[in-house]
Amino acid sequence: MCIELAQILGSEIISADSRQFFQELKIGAATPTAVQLNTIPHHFIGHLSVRDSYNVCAYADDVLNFLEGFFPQKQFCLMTGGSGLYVHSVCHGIDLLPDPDLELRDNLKLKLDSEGIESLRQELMLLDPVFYDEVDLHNPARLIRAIEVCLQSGKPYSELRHQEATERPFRILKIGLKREREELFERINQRVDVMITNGLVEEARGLIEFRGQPSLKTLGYREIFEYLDGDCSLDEAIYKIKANTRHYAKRQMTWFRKDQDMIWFHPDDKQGILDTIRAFLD
RNA sequence: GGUGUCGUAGCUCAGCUGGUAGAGCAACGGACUGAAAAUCCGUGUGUCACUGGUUCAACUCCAGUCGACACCA
Repeated sequence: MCIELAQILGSEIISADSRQFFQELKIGAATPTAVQLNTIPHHFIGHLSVRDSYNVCAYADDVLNFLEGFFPQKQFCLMTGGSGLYVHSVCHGIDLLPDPDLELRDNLKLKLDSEGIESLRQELMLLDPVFYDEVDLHNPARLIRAIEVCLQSGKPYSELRHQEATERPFRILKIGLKREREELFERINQRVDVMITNGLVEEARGLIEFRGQPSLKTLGYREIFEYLDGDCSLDEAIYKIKANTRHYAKRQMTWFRKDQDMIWFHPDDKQGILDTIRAFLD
């Protein structure tokens, strides 16, 4: 779909898919095929290994650097993607915060496991009472990240977090794709079945040693790891991948739906999308 | 044909001795600033198979009907 548009418009493609970055994740991340990748120049696909640690901020920097060299030559570029926060970081920026310290993060996780979430809440309340009042106190990931930033920077997280949109030296057109639920679910089921046929189980088996990496805390691989551990049958794993993919698709919709700039189309409405892009470029 | 068990939410099932139902999963809605395909929050959506009966009151007790399963012929 996107490749077809890129062909018609003579564009290149930037991926904002936080899993297609990793070269080892092919089947499970539904990475475009070699043929597709050769048809149109793609960027930020397979540029990392699952051993690498990467994050939104690094991604935003990389994309902006790339675009700095790209835009003098070309008029525009398509960006596609799944990961709302990653799209946001490129379009509107992301605050300058210390990079995660993985050792510190592990320690905080240990604290969570041994002393419970209340201990994280108490710690955050002392470090940053302002953020404590805003944060989702049930969400360990949020608590841990905030504590990390406080400890690493010596300042309250809330002081470093401005969440203001940054002006970009380029114009942005946002196009959202939306299908009827029933149709979407049908396609999800097919997609998962195809992954299995294409060898997802073998791909996952080959990556099981990296299962602790953030890059493999990924839909599709986790469920297959469970199967390989003998904790469920293959059918159960497939069922879970389908269910979790539905949940993920729903979360994407929730994220993008609240974006006022988004213009929505049915994916089959190629003409409508093309017209909108051309009008934007004129 | 006979006997027995069962029929409750989309699915799997709870529901004690009668007071018009509740869990898990699914579904639906939401949050989200370096884990984001991650992490977390909220919502029960129901002719309790059907028809009668007993009762102030039936998912619950009784009878019949239909359906599923098991065993016996």
